[in-house]
Amino acid sequence: MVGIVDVARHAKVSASTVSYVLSGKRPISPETQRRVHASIRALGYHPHAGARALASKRSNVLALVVPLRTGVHVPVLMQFVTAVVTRAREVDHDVLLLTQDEGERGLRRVEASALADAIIVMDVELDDVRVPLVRSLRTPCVLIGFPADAEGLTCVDLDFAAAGRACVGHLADLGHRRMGLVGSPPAVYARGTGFATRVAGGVASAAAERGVLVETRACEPTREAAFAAIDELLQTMPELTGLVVHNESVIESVLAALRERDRRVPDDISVVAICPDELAARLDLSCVALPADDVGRRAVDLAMAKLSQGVVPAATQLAPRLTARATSACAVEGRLLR
Amino acid sequence: MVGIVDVARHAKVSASTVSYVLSGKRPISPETQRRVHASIRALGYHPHAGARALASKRSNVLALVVPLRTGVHVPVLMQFVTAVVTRAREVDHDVLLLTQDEGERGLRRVEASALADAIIVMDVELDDVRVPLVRSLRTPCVLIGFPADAEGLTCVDLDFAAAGRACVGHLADLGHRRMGLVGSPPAVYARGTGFATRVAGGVASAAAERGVLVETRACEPTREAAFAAIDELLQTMPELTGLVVHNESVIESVLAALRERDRRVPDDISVVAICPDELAARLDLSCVALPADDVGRRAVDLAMAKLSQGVVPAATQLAPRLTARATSACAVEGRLLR
DNA sequence: ATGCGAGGTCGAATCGCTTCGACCTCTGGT
DNA sequence: ACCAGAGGTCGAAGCGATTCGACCTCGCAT
Repeated sequence: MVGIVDVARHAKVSASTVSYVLSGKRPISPETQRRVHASIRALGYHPHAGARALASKRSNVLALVVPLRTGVHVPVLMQFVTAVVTRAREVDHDVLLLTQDEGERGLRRVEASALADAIIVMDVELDDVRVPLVRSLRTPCVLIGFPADAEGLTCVDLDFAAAGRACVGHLADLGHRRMGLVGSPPAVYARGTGFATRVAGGVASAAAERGVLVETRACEPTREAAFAAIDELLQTMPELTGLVVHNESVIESVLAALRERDRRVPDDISVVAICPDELAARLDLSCVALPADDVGRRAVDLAMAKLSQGVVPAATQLAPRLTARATSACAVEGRLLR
Repeated sequence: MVGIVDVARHAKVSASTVSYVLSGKRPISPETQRRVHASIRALGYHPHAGARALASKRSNVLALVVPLRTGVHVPVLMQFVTAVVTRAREVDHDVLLLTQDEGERGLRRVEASALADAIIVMDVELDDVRVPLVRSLRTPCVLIGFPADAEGLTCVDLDFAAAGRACVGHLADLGHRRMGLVGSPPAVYARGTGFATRVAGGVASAAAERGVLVETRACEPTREAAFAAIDELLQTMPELTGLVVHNESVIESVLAALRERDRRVPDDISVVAICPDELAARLDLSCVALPADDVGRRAVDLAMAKLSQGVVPAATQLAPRLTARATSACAVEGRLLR
């Protein structure tokens, strides 16, 4: 194993000088820096993670708590994870994976063992049991998602209420007056997951403001459920011309259902989704993008900021960006009445 | 921070005794053990990960290299990850996430910095660039998947060739003589991913043995591609009565396509898939299960074994288990000719 | 010429744990 | 009665980095 003293010897300096070159915490002459870096490369030196953690009280590791339960759309989840890992590496940190089911014990363990410098918790629920614990930890935490009471916490997420409002606003601007919302699986609402209820709330408030009617249907992530939801919506609201879909898994099924029920998109019915932009782009779908990359990266940056400066903005709500594509168009009177 | 000396003081023993209680590397009287454990619980002690790693040369961390590229079915991937994390925790280890794109540098870094005790590499390709590097590492590695030359490596995976054979065998046993294979996306074959080509190989060899004809179609993970593949198969082989599907993403589309083309399952065409069992069970589909849980757990166990004993079986090929469900049935002459 | 501060480097202490060797106390065999 | 060895515990020496204080050398202001 090649250690810092080997590098020091090779570069003809002391070990502490090598350390200072690496950390930049004291001025070192350019010439010395050059030699040290050359030796580091020559020997392929990497500091021993444990030793470094012990001496510096920093592990350069971020813990990421990922949810592994029903109703979370796995590809989206993976996008978050990827974004976090990628960004973490950019700032010289590694990512430790914790699963939900280790729950509070996991958080305690990470804190007590100094395994990680900071913790990122994904998929926070409105009334999350971990929130009190998170508040009490000395380890900096960042939550992806907003609990009901975010007091004293650092949270980041898409502004889902605004996203819901944006969808309704977009459709209303196009002249639509009767809309449907195909939402998340019932289990997700039941669990009190913030983003689902917030979208519904945003949709409802925008609907009230704009004087449009919206019918909502929760929807399991299956083709059958999507068809059923569409059929119900068309039945209870025959004059429906706008559709908001907030459920990644069933978007294609929804479009298929409309096709099979002889509703052309966007001629008869306009569709706007809240989903990852890649998915929407592939289907040429109007959407509010779910900026997983952005959120993940922000979460890491917030964590790093908490580590260095201590205080950071408590709430980061990313403004929704609506991209109009081929699935939304003006409501036309003749069609409304057909 | 509560350290080992605090526990020692509290339990009225020396620090080394506490350490030995925890590691079990020396006999300690039951009474002392009891007191020490009581103190540990009372103080909420967890050993400092860095200090432990430094002193013991074991970080109790497993590095997991996950692929993040096109064509990997994300839910399946997540199953592996979950299985690995779960099992790792059971044996008192944590999991560090490395992404593919850090590539060889990531592996080198982990080795040099002693971040992890062992490395698990997922989604190994037939001609994987990382294989030579893996061979040269002193850190124990376990590969999920088999490269073309597995000499000197520890690999674990489903026996995909046998899985392919099992599918064909099952259909042949039922009297089918003309079959189609709906395979992975072309990119996956092009990349030389082992499991895809091995299934194809297994299918081909079994077909030869059993004297049946098989047509193969690669298939992108979209509904359209699935429909196209089915149409092509039905066209080039009109008397086709059996179908093997090795592509999680399009299974439902394949079934939908058969339905739309007026082929009843299993009356007209029998379908067997290679996919996670939960998916198959939901669709009441005959399948060879993709035992992600089992593979992940084995990978961890192999890694641990390499850490303690040093030598372990090089190749672990899990025998395929075929579960017959509602989608496969006897070929009936009348139907063959209809 | 002198003193002082900034820049640059080094040595030694320290972080919290594991582990090695030593020591003490029994117990059982001779 | 004595010794060997097993069982049980302790003290001290690392593990490989970081960091603090000290020291030396300049150049510059006085």
